[in-house]
Amino acid sequence: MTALRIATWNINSVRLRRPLLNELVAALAPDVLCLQETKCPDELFPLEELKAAGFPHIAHRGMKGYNGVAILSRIPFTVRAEDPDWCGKGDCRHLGVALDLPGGPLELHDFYVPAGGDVPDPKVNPKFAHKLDFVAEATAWNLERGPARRAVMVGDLNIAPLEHDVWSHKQLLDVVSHTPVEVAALTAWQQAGAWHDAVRHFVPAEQKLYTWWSYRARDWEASDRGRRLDHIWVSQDLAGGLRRHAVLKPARNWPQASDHVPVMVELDL
DNA sequence: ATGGTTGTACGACAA
Repeated sequence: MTALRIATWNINSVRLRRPLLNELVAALAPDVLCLQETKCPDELFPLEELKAAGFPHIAHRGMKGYNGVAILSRIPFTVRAEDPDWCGKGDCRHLGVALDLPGGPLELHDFYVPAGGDVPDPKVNPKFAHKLDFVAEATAWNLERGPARRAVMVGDLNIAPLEHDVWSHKQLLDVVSHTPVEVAALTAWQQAGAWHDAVRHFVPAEQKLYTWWSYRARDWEASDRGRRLDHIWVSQDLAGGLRRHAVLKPARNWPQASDHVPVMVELDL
């Protein structure tokens, strides 16, 4: 039996917040850490520094200024070259790998879904159209591949699907990230791959749970107007191995914090 | 409150 800890974090600049990774490792001790919004071109990625932080195996896919994903791992892996270039944009929003584990390869996907802009109408807002197209493509991809097996997918999906994934369901129905069309799209994606929500596995749907708090609040903790945008899904065959989870809320108070906090699950394989 | 804050890269744009 192998215990595997997988964490995901929208780091919002890997170069600015690299020192905070030591705090994350101390708190969660992940075997694999998936990052989003690295905001770092590949040639400037701090590869050696992150290896020294305890992750000898690293893949990164970045660009100047925006987006960017990376997978940091204590376990060897191979990058999946066969995965799609979503919406044909080459915009560094996904990295898929096969982890080299004793029981056979485990497929792991790290996603950064488009935020979608401010106006929740695809006819007038191209960013929102891109978001819906991206999720639809991923859904079709999962459908054609059939139910996921021995697989995990994580990331900043930029959608809070459940009523208690946001601070006010009613007030956010028209706000990008919680609109009915986005929730339907994300639910269809989850069903297309027969994915199991590994965090709601531990936290009842009636309980508020957030992973992101806006920078724009005067006091994020007092107002507590959060959303659960960061997710970990596992294939059904792995769901029985879920042992624990963490949403590292204290990370929102770290010096120069990201607006997202790390999320982790531990699996027995 | 049609505001507010942050990061990239040095002004506008994305979130």
